[in-house]
Amino acid sequence: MKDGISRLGYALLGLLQSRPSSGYALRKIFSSTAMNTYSDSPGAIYPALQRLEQQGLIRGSIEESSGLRRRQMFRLTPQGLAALKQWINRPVLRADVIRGLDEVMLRFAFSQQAVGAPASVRLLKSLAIELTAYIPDLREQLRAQKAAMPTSGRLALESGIRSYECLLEWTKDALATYAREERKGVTTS
Amino acid sequence: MKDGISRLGYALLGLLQSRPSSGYALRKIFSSTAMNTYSDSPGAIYPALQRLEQQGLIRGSIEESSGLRRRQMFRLTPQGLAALKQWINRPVLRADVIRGLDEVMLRFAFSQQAVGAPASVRLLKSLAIELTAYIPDLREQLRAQKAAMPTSGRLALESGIRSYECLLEWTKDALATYAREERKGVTTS
DNA sequence: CGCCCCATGTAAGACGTTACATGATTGA
DNA sequence: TCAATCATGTAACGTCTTACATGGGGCG
Repeated sequence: MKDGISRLGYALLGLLQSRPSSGYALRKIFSSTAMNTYSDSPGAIYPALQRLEQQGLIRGSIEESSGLRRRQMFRLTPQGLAALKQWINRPVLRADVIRGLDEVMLRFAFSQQAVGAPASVRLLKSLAIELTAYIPDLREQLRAQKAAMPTSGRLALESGIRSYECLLEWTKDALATYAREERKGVTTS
Repeated sequence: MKDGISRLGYALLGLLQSRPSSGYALRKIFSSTAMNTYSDSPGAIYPALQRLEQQGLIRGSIEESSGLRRRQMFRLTPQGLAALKQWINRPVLRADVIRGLDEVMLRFAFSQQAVGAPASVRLLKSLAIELTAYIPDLREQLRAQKAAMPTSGRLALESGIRSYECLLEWTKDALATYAREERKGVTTS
């Protein structure tokens, strides 16, 4: 996107930050875990890895150890880690709430390992603020247009509002979780 | 997509089904209402309208009435309406739940006007079935991987699960709404 | 020997983003 | 008259999808 790294690219950076992996292993993550919202197709992943390597954000090295199959292990470079951190630390904007919630959740998922629990908390608070600001706007739209909408349209809008409310509840619970952990003196996981 | 109509294309078809509109009016809907998850950029909408017209799904006619500005009003053709109906009536698959929930909600939003309340109910039930089947899988993943995940990763996964649960609750409420309307003898809106 | 999984890639095509461009009309 | 809004488009670019292609290795 604006900085030349796609959502998939960031997902790969985040995964590589926890553990160096081959392209195939990354594909397996996308095809077999809850990260299946991202494509596991080779036509997406291998070009994405190539781009990241060209940008100097990851580095691949051929492993000969496990059998004779060629296999590249990728790991983050310092620049890659820096890019990941910068992405995670971006403030949450209304545009993120409207079109990029998946990406915000991805940033949060990686935040603790990459930038530490305090940054995770900042991200949650930033998200909560935007949600709190946006939900009333949607409620107002519902109120204003309710009469002119068919039942299914109204219900669909309500679904959107409720999903945002549900997410806001989650942010509060998540913040409470971090508050508990801090009281227990847990700093990293 | 598989049938040569993008999500944006279907959004346009759905909007045109309620009311013939100009490209600009459609853009305004995307920029000023809760449908702002779709792009309002001219570079997306005008080409999409051209494609739909080439496919014979909509038909544009230059209006001279309102001032002297050129302005094209688009309306659905019978084929366009048929394509819209077919799209709405597709069963909800797991793949839709994972990567295409937005699209399912869009289909639902248009369902009542395009195919009637009974089809809306079918769509809701189909969605509820897939959600009910998918949520335990996610719960199982959480249980299995919880120990190995950092707090933020675990919370992110919980967020996803909760959002699905929230949506399932909504489908139940929506079905109850339709049940109420039916008792009151309301058939269309 | 054949089949399936591991593992990596490429090519064509579709679509959206961003940015630019044009011109008419309305209102201050 | 000058800016803003109405209204429509095009062009370059990046990325994803889909489909195809290649080959090693394990297993029955």
